[in-house]
Amino acid sequence: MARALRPVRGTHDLFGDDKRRFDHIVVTARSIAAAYGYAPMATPTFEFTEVFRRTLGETSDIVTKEMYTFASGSGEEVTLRPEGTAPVARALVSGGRLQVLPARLFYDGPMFRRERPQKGRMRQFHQVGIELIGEPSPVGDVEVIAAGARLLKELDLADSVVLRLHTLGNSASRDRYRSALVGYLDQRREGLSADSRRRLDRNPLRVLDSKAPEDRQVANEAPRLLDFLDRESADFFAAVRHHLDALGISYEIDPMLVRGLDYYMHTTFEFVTDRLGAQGAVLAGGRYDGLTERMGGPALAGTGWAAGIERLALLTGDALPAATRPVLVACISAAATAQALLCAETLRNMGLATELALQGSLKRQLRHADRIGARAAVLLGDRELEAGLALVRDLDTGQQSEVPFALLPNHLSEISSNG
RNA sequence: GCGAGUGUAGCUCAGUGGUUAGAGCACCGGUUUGUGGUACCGGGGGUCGUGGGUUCAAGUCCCAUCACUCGCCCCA
Repeated sequence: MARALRPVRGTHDLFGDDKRRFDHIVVTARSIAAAYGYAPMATPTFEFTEVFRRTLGETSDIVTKEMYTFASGSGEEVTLRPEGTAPVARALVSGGRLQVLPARLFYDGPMFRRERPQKGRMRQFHQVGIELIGEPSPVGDVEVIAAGARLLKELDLADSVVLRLHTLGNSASRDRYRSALVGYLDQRREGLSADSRRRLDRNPLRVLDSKAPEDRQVANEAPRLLDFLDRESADFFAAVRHHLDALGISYEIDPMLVRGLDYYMHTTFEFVTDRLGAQGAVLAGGRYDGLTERMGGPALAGTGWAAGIERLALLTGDALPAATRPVLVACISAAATAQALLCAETLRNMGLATELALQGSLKRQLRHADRIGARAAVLLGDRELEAGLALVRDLDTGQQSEVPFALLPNHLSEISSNG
């Protein structure tokens, strides 16, 4: 036997309940998105590298070290998407779908970042997300936050997360704050961690959410972004809070909450948990006005979020909707094969999930029925063929009855309907 | 990219430098030649991650390497 191959680092396979839990999250998210008028859409799994380089920020870690980038073969450089928002903006622009605004869109699918894997962090991970494009009102931010809160509630995670809210203000406010912060931090450079000294030069706002103990005090006493908001930015933030309050959505203002990606402005938020080790954020987003312009289209407002499916799955634990219980058609003799196949198709026509067992002893086939969680088994052998009927075994009660072929669908529907 | 921990059966794990490496679960068979799930009986399954070293003797100690896990960085 050849050496067993293994999955690529940071990827993994999903079977059984794990896969059902995953799908349940996607289905739930899609249905909640639909309730808010967000239409499903999909973008390619890879894009020209330019799409991400232009929008995430040249200095972001995603762009500098985490992208899976390769040559497309025709001289173009392409990248497996590390996140979903930039591709959505690109798709609206390149598809010319800017006639009907605002656009409300839902997506789900794999994302790729070349990071060291750890709990809740994979190299191929999966997100669901919504984007509201072309809506400049702070009510739009509240709408997407409400949809996110509803998703978490629907997944029974309302008590596991808290909503952290902050604002980066408009670009003028943000620039003024940035210079004030750099001035403050620069005087305390010696006291900062090595990581934060690097952040100071590249992305100073990130010093604020550093975990290093030596940085904490410096960050806590730093000038507050909220004090640097101009009138427009302050009003915007006040409106977001006002409408969240009106909806009864509770939140904490987190002055240390900043975003890693350059395109965010005004509202930023994260639903965080303390149950996933180092990875607290399960659903996060914010406002990104102007992203479509960077994609070569008109300047449009935008706001939205993405949620990590693996992280949500870790939190939802064992909670799962009941699996469909199939009927097993057991073919006991070779002569009964055609009848068994026909019988299985007939049951499927009735909408009953049906699996056909073709090999092994009856004992083996019934054991298989038990393992796949079958509700009932239809037994077909020489005796049944001759008599023109089938044995139907209720696998929960063990009761067995003889049923003419024509009555099988009704009989099995009956059994399946109670459990 | 950096740090720590862990690698023994399909899975979860015992195994004090000393006989032929074990358990539970899972799997296969039998009790039942056409009857699952429970019970009882039996069986198969191991490059002890890999390579080197120390030793009379290594799953056990040392070194290297690979993988996984967790953390840093960053982020969903």
